[in-house]
Amino acid sequence: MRYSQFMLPTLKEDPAEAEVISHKLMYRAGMIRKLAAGIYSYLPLGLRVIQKVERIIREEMNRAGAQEVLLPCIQPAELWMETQRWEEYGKDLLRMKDRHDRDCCFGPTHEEVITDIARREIRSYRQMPLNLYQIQTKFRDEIRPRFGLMRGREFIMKDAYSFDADEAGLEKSYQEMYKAYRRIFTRCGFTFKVVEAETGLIGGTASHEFMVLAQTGEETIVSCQSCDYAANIQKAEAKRTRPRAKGPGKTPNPLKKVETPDMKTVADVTKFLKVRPRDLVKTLIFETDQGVAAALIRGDREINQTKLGTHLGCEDVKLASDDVVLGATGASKGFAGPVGLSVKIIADYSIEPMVDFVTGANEQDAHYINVNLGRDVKVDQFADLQMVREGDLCPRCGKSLSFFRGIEVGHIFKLGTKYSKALKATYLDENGREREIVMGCYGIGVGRTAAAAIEQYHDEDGIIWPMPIAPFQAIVVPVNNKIAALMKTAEGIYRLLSSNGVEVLLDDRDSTPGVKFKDADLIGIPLRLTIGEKNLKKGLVEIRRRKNGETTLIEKDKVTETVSALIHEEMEASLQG
RNA sequence: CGGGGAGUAGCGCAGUCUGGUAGCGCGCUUGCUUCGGGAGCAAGAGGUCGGGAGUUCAAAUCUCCUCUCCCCGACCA
Repeated sequence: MRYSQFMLPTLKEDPAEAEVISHKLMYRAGMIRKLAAGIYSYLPLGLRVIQKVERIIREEMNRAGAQEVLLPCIQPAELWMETQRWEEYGKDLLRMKDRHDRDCCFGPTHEEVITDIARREIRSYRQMPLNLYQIQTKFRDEIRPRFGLMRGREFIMKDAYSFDADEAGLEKSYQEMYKAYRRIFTRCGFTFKVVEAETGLIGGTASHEFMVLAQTGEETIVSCQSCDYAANIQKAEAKRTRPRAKGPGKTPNPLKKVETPDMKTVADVTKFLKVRPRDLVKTLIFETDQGVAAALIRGDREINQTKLGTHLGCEDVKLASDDVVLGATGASKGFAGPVGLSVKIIADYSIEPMVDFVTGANEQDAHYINVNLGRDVKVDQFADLQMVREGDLCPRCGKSLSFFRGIEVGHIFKLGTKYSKALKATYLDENGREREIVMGCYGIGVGRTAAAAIEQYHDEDGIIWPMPIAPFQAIVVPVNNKIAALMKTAEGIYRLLSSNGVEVLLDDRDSTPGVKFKDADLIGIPLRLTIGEKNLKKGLVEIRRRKNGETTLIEKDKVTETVSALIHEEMEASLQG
């Protein structure tokens, strides 16, 4: 490709709208342009990267035995009503009507459609395992799209769905995808972690996320320092402190109400009463789609709302408004407590061992001290509700947990029979019995993967593409277009490399070398061949590696083999992870 | 949907408080000179000041309404 004919509108300055590095650099490198909030066009350079990522995905999916399909983006409401998701999905689901006033939506994911295919086509256990995937545009009407391709409303996703006769089959398919995903992200050149995750709206029984490590990541990853436990913060557990057996020889003191004028926060109350935050039990009132509930947790800890929601089996869990708190407890926020409370009470395991603790008294400006479980408080259920903190102990091995930031580029789920049950996708087993198909689903954000690569690989001059997903492998830069010999050599090298299968860009623009160098750095081409007058007189050409700035001079007629060797080397290097 | 900020030339911004000729840098066009890290000089092109209504002799500037975008919070590739 010749630069002069390639649409590559680079920018010197960061666009005002961009906040994170990948968004800024994608814009500046002429890869994307915005049409509306969270909706982007891919310009030629951006599309090349997308296609590189897609190619790796296709190769690995095919290798794993999956077959590519392409499903419709517009889907009828009826199908979504069958799975209840027409109601459940909420506003992220972009709905519309066609000319006959029929309800439709733009697919945010394709479980319904693929399961519809499965229920029509799969009749026998002999037809499984089956894994179908597609690479397609999705639309999710996010409340707050941001960070360019990192969280768009319209985005390209690879989604795959596995169909098996039983759990054992699903386990196998899941493992196969797990391995394929590892290969995909390894081949893209990422440093990443696989973490246990929540299943969210997709539903199902187990799930893992593939996280590219980057400071700007939106996700917090909890990872054990010594074993391989890793989980999303929302899912992460810590080793539990067991309740002390039959009390530690301390007899509980009598319950007592104390005045705490205007002491609304844990900090206020504990300071006032001269106790530690961990000696207090926080009572948080939540509104859920199954009514109001109270959650108890130690004063120095935070509730993980996702865990609470999962435990309660609710889609929607939010901290109650002032009115609701007043209605449930009889006092304003800050004075809620479990003693005599009539709503459902769920307690985090952290309070199990506590004796003589402090709580709100459900009365304005008053707290109880010497509160004790059993005697004063009736807990409906104990559960793990806490947000894990850095330094907590690993639930598996008991060593310390650390935190990382990550970008979620892939997510795999064991769906089980959630969709096959709802949509009646069944088959006959070897005994002629009708059974539900066991499903898994597996997603990769393609655009986000490209963005994540930039977050992970860039410097102050621009993008540093890992070779496997670079839009071009090499760029040829003649330093001065007016010197015929330089241009001729550059042209010759360009043709030679092209005909040898190297993806090469020839910067044939009539601009100063500084401009060409800056742009080459910005768009992040791994190898730069500089054709300068002085070197050329000695029959030499300069090769510069974007990733480390290393430059070497090589004989003009050894360009092809050197470039090929370097490309090979960098491709191999990315496979090492 | 709350809370904060912004819409002025392709991009980045000033001008708005205190109404009166629409400006700067980059980019773009032409010419000459330059050419190994975003060149110099000269001459140009380019704007319904997001949109609508109002106040006024006069509105980018004041008032009201609206649209859009960005940032901070609720699980999502």
